[in-house]
Amino acid sequence: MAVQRIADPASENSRERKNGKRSSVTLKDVAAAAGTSVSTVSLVMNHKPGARIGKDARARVLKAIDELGYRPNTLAQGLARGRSNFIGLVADSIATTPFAGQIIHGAQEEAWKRGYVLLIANTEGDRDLERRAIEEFMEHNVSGVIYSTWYHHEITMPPELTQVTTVLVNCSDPNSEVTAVVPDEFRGGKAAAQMLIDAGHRRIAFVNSTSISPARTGRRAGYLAALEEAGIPADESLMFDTMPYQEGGMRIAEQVVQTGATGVCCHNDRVAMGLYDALRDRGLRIPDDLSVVGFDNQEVIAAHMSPPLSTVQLPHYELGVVGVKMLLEDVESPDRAGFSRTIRIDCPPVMRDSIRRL
Amino acid sequence: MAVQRIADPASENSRERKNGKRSSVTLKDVAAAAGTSVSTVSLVMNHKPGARIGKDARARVLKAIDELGYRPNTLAQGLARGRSNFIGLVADSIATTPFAGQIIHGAQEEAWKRGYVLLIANTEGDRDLERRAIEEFMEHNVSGVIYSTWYHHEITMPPELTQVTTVLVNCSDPNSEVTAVVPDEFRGGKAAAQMLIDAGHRRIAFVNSTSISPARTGRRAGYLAALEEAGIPADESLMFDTMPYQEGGMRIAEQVVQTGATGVCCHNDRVAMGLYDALRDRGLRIPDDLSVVGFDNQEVIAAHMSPPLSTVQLPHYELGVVGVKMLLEDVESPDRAGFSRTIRIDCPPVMRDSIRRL
DNA sequence: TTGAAAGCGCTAACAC
DNA sequence: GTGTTAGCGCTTTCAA
Repeated sequence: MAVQRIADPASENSRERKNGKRSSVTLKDVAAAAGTSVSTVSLVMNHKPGARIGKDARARVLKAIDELGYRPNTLAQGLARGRSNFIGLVADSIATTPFAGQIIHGAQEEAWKRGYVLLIANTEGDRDLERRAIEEFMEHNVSGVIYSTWYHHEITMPPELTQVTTVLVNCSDPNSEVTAVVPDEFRGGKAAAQMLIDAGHRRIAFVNSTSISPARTGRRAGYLAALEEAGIPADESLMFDTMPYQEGGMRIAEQVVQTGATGVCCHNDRVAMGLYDALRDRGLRIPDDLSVVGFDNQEVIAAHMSPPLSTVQLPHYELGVVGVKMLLEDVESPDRAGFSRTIRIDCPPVMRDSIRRL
Repeated sequence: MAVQRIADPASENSRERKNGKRSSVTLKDVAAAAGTSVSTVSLVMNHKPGARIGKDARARVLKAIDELGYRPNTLAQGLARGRSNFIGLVADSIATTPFAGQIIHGAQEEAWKRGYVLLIANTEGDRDLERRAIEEFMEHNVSGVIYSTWYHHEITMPPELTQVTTVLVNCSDPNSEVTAVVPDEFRGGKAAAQMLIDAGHRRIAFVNSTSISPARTGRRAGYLAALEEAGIPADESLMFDTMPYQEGGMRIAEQVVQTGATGVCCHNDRVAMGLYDALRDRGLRIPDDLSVVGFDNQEVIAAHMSPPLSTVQLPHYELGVVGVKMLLEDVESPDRAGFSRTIRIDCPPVMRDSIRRL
């Protein structure tokens, strides 16, 4: 009889709809099934430390949760608790370089580990998009936001960020008090030169970038410091500037060779690549004729050059990790708020085969 | 007098606390300020089509919203509406390659454009992490999830995904009915060979990968198809397999040269890089002695090789865009649900200087 | 055209 | 120990 198709509304689980997926079981359902109140269920769900729950009640609740396949609704939790477990990450470029990906990766893992989830926004540096992203984040009640850039430089923070706990990653704002996490360019530059010095080199060229940046200044200072510590006098004629790409490396090669240097530190791996090519074209061998050190440890490239390139690693992953660590520190202990600081993350040397022992 | 410090609780905006940030203005506040009810405010906020609001009331509301700097609380909206504007993206590797970043980028932009925000999770292929990520997503009431891999291959979908609308990106599951978005390897391979053919080459080698994958099979088939269309007989002696890295390219170089081919299609840009190096070492010139075509259009590399490499682009960005497009299509028109399909995204050729016109 | 009120699923007093 | 209940901020009937 057709009438049978008219199901009893009470017996039909009214939650089974919603896009045909995700039939949501609620706290109330669990409570009913376990024969307890919702608060009891809530209590056992949240492992409240002080909360004493009867061994028996807890067991029933757990059983019900399991049987019903209950999953808490974080939106409701957030609403009730007045806070969410979101962290927003705005990146100025997640695709044009492999770097940003590492930052995101690190941030995501650390956030996850701490029970937070990462919301991401890509702005391509567009100020307006940035503003909208931040607003969107705030609408989502993020606990804080990470503002990151793909290359280390100074920025001026979007004004919207003052309304929310923020940490800067791979950039810093000289006019602001936020905490920033950046690579330690100085120690990185020093490590680069040190690899060559340790291998016995004394005449070490330095091919820097033409564009002004903390990387340019910091690495150069590090290089000079390493020389000084080794008692090697600095020699301006060994220091060059070039475009920080393969082309730059190719163009500067001749001059570097002319100096008679036995080793060279490059501003980055790409410059080193250009140098490799130029040297090859001249029939020169690496590391026999010239030892080369890069910077960045750019994945996919450095390890697979011929010979594999010794370089210094830019700690993007770490940057992301430490970024959320600092952020959560600020978020979870509000007393720290406003306490500014700049964290410098070490850039470890990566020894491969482009350095010849003298 | 000290007593003055005891502020009148009523006059002190009780929302000003919350971590010292983000003083949230609520709908109710706006309603009060505008002298209307919350429902009226809600109505104007949502530009409800049918809802007729007095010109006057609307103006007052808008004014209040503006003055108070009101922003809706999406958690509350989500709760009330029974759905969120989240899309979850699980990636098996966001950092180890530049590729995943592009997918995320595309997905993020498209999601954003449609009013959704992207939640991301990185799993490094760990099945357990994957499960937890998906559960976390579901707890956050995501509207759907994108499951993506960094290289195109066949997978078996995590079972948890059956509970939520899903689309696969850069992978496909032969045993499942979900919609998948993948690169069109066949047309890509064809485009690669076509570049050489168009430049007048007839003896074209093909250096494929040793590892089985849709890329390997598809590109080869495309290469053969292009030859056939051009009336060039396939020649097994021109086809090689090698490791899909720089090393592979270096090792195979000699054999390729021996064939007397005037052009060669490489499985990917990295193989092409290896070939470049090996050729340089032999004193051979590209493209004069050999024309080379890569695959992937790997950023940072291809355009800056010397000479810049002609290649075929892997459409990761597009993959991400189309992925969320398809997802939202499924989500927003539930009638489509269960309708399986595989979308192949074109891989456009990118002409640069590694091909010599004959 | 507008307002009142009943939830959405959960948390956190507070009472028993 | 466990249950009751009042919200969290918003949407959405349903009346007025």
